Amino acid sequence: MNVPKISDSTVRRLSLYLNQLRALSTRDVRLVSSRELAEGSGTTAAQVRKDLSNFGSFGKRGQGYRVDELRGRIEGILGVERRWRVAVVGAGRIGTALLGYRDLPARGFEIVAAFDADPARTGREVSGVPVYPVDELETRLRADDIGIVILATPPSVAGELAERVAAAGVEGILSFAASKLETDASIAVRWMDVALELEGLSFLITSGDSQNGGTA
Amino acid sequence: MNVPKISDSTVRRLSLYLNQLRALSTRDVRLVSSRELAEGSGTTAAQVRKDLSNFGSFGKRGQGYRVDELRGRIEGILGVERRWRVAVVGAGRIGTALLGYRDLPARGFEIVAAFDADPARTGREVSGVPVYPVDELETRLRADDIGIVILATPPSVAGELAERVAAAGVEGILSFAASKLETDASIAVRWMDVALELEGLSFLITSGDSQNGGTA
DNA sequence: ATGTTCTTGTGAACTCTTTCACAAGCCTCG
DNA sequence: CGAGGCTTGTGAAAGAGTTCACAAGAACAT
Repeated sequence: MNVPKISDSTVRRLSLYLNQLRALSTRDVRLVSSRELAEGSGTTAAQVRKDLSNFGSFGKRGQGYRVDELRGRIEGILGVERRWRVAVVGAGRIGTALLGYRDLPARGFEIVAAFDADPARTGREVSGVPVYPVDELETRLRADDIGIVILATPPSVAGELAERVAAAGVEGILSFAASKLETDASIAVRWMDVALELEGLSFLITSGDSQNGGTA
Repeated sequence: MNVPKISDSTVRRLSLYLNQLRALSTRDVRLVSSRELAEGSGTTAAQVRKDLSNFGSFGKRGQGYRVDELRGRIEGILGVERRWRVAVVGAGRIGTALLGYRDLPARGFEIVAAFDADPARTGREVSGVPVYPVDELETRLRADDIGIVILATPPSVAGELAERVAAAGVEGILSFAASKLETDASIAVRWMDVALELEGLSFLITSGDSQNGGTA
């Protein structure tokens, strides 16, 4: 990689730009300016240009960016020009909710397998996705060539499963368990935690709204 | 507010500290050092102390922090010493998954109502939470004294509902719709987007892992 | 051709966040 | 009581991220 070193915030904004570019694309819009992208993502035009300039010069001065080209570039940067094969570990409420989540395939993530420890839940399909017993975790992850795992298990078992998943050659984990995972540094990990976000809202509200109106 | 101006990252870390303090509390641990809190949250001891110093001096030199006291202080800072009354708008897969999510009441957020536009889903209880028709949104939000709404609807209707919710006097929105919401500046808003997090993972993986191992 | 208008790409300035490093304070033990 | 071992709280330094401001191009009209 010869790119400078990209911050998390930049990556998040790239996702937002990509969303907009896809929407513009279906509306057959050809060109878009940094200012327009900025308005749709809650940031500034300068920020958009700075973000993109980390990876090259994709625009035309005086014109803006060609929607289809920029979409392709950002897809390449984010690594979503390929389709990712994803598995969900834990077929409880959150797990099964994800299995039917339309947005994921539309954005390049195909859920192809689910796992659960409870025999009552395994051996059938949910939203067209087979649910396997967790004993088969390693074999199926490899057989199905899973790149990313979404962990939606109780916190108590999340740690152990994360290790097994990492050892099975999976490249990334998205965890819904608030608990810290002790994983190999070789695997990328991110967290999503509803309660943590609610606490953040609670803080904003409680600290008198003088703090600021929200998150971009 | 006489506090300096608190960054989003600080607030997120406070939530992580709070989680640990609660765990320590149930294990009857009395004292904890900034170093221990840091290890459990993937940050540094200096960062923990800096975060806390925004709000006062809660520790004892040479000893560390009294677990119960610090827990109370952070609960106060985040505004979760009170219990929040929360409603879920959209009783689809994600919405109903949240209704049964044990972690929320345990962390101070009580889901007391849900809404849906589909009559097939309304008029019954899911996980003990009544599901109302969306026509009753404003009346019930006020009657039930809802402070925070979780939006779990299709993106197409999220914007309109956000406005209605804001107009009904709700103080915060947590949105699962990726689309930008045009709301009154008076209401606090945060987003959660699974696909966006997956794109972030995809970027980390694709950019050769040289980028960094994950997110703290 | 030349002028006008528009928008990008980018160094430089600025602001925000994190890390460093150490004095001040607390507790224990001899 | 004084020394020694720890840990906090915090200015100052370093490091990141964002905003500013403007030269360099591109298209188009005259």
